[in-house]
Amino acid sequence: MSTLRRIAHLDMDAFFASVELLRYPQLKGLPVVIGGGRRKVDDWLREQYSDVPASQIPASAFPLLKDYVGRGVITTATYAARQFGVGSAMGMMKAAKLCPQAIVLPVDFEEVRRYSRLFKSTIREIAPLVEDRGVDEVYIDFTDVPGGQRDGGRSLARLIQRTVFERTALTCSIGVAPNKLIAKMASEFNKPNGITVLYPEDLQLKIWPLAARKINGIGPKAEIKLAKLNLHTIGDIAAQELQWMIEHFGKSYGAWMHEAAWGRDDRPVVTESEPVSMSRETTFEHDLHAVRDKAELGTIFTRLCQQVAADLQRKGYVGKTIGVKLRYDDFRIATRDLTLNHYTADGPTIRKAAGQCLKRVDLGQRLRLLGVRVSKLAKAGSPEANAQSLGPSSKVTHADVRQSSDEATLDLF
DNA sequence: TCTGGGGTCCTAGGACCC
DNA sequence: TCTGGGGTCCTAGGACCC
Repeated sequence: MSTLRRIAHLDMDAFFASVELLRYPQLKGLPVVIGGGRRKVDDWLREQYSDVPASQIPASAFPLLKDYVGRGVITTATYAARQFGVGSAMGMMKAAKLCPQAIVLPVDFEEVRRYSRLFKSTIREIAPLVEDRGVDEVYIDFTDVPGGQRDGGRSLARLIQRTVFERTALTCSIGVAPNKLIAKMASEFNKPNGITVLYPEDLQLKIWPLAARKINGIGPKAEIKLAKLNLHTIGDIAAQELQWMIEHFGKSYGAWMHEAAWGRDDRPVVTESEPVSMSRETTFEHDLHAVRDKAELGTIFTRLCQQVAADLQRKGYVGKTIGVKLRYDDFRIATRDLTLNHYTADGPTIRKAAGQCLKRVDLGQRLRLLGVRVSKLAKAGSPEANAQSLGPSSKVTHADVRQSSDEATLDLF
């Protein structure tokens, strides 16, 4: 029997919320959303009920979405909350209108990471070729795993699903298909706690009727543009000539979309990768102005630099390009960066370079978010990390020209 | 009182080099 | 006179994903 390429996509069901429900089982079946995070809700809960185990705190004591104040979005909603139209990435205020009675909990990152490591190591014991796609998702190459071909991969998927549940008490959904693209869509077919197996011949019947947006890589902008061209489903895209797609979406994206619509994808499952950048950013409780809130901004700015430096050091990386990110009150984003002639993971050095960047950006408008990023990374102690670059030291010339033309540059930092 | 935080990849122009 | 061409790096912005 010939070997077929079998790729699985595994997605933990409502991961952040499910992890919270393990701590607070009394909330099972109730609408719960995870998000916001400014109010340390569960700290407060634990204070109020310090003498009571977490699982004994009455459900009626938990804070509700209708009482939520502040900025932020929903990270995860339980299936009970999704019944009301609440979903991830939705603003908390909008969600409160749809489901005011939902219970709000903040994310417990440590606990989430712990369960993330646990379910991934469980999978790796069964099938070694695993690609990380964030805390709650992985791709798994079933092709050469013993038993990975049986029932198109269904048996192995069942084994993984069952073992993950035994170890974590959490459920997941798995799609198995000829490639990552289709596997990713398949894992959504049967949620929660489902398994879907697809074969190449399922393309027309099961994939083409889906909305174009279901393709991983077609986002809100592309969806709008497709709709204007009267293309709504994946099948609509597949029906177009390749050349026509290229004319409308460019050589690269147009051709890729056409391939994707035909279910073609030969990307391998990548088990290891190096980080490209590390960053820290924060949205303020309320918009800040560079002049009036200078002190507060300065404090936040320094903290972000320290945090990103600490992240680099903890993970053993150094970086060469330092950048800032601003989001204005009107949601416009500006970025500036500067490449040093040496690698660094030093807080003050990062802060100084980021400060240079900040001088080149318009600070006349109120800010909503500030971020600091370090990119062009190298492993600390590696040969490149130790090498000083020759040639002209960091070119600020370009930047200096730019600076003089800015309307309201304020030398604040 | 809409719209988080941490990422990746792509495009595109100018500088600079051979 | 009539203006190469390929390659890399830097910077800024934008789409997209989890």
